[in-house]
Amino acid sequence: MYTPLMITSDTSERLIESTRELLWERGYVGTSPKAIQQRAGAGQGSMYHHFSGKPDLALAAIRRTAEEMRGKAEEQFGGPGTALERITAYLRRERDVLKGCPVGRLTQDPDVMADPALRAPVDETFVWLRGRLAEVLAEGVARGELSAALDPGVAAATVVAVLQGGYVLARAADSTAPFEQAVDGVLGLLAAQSTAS
Amino acid sequence: MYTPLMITSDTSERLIESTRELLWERGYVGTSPKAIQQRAGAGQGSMYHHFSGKPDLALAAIRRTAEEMRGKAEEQFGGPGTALERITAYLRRERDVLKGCPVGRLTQDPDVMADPALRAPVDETFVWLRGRLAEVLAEGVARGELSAALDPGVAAATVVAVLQGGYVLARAADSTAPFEQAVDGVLGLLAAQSTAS
DNA sequence: GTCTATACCCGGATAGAC
DNA sequence: GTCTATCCGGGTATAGAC
Repeated sequence: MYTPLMITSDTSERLIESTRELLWERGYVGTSPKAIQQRAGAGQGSMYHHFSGKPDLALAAIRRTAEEMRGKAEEQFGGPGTALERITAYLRRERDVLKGCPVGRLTQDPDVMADPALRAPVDETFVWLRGRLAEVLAEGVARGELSAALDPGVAAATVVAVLQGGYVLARAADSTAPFEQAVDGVLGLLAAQSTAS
Repeated sequence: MYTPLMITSDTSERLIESTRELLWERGYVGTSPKAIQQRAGAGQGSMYHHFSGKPDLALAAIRRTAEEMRGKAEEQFGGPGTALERITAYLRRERDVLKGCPVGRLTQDPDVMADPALRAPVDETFVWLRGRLAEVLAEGVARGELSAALDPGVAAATVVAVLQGGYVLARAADSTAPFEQAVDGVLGLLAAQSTAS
């Protein structure tokens, strides 16, 4: 049986999970310690016993969310299929499109971006994501699946941007349709780079 | 000489401009009436004389920002050149990339999205933008500049998403580089749809 | 580890004088 | 139109009992 390396108390655990949810729904500025405590079913003293304050708790929450996001992405990147198939699987996998990206939304939070500790996991997540996608695309080129004219690093940035921007369009429209269109569009453009013909 | 149709007092004007700046920098939740007043050099009473409260002021600010955004985009869309040239001009025009999109960032503000009045201008802006870009792309197809295989509506969503997502990547990295990569990538993919060869 | 009490400032707004 | 006074609740935290 699997035993987690980091043992945290149940209360600490619930506090982190509540914070993750609230950061996703309302952002850092819009999330109060009181709201976190209430959702976690924990008292004031309990929270300040386990964490030094709001930034400390947010750090734990953001780190876990970032790690989860990388793990889920790797499920598609490391899966079977051609480069284009794996990228398609990634972009089309089930998502809470209308809730947006729990990491991407933090870039709009001035207090998160102003704190190097909170900012770091956000930065690292997107650096990793672009790099990993670039690897997948480079594999596709190396295997002759994709045109050698394709710059993997540049195309990777485009794919990630479509995803993040797709969330923005979906939230603005209160509909998943523009997200799906944006994804369809970039996949169509990439398919035109396919040498499979 | 040009005379604006809507005459507003100097104080009202400064309040709206301060609100526009703060909404851009800190979002709706992160912007307090007091901060608006201080930046505008106006007192409490003055603000509540001209506006009924924070939502009313935010509505004026958001409407103006949305209108400005459409106007600036139309400068490139309605300009000279092929469809691809106009889209390139739009995506590469000078921008405060690290500040992000003043309209797009509002989609992350739960209190804005929850208020139909505040939400409407945000929604309309992106509907307009996607529609206008689709027109430009459709012209390109009709003129034989672009492949008939290109779906203008779908590609338009992709282009807008790249822009919005590019802002996210730039803010995460604290660098304009990923924004520029994402833009280069989508322009390269669109160029491959060009029939100019 | 968790609870309650307390503190202090800020957010958002109203009231009424000038 | 603008100013000051005032209000009430919430945000964020500390202190100390249990």
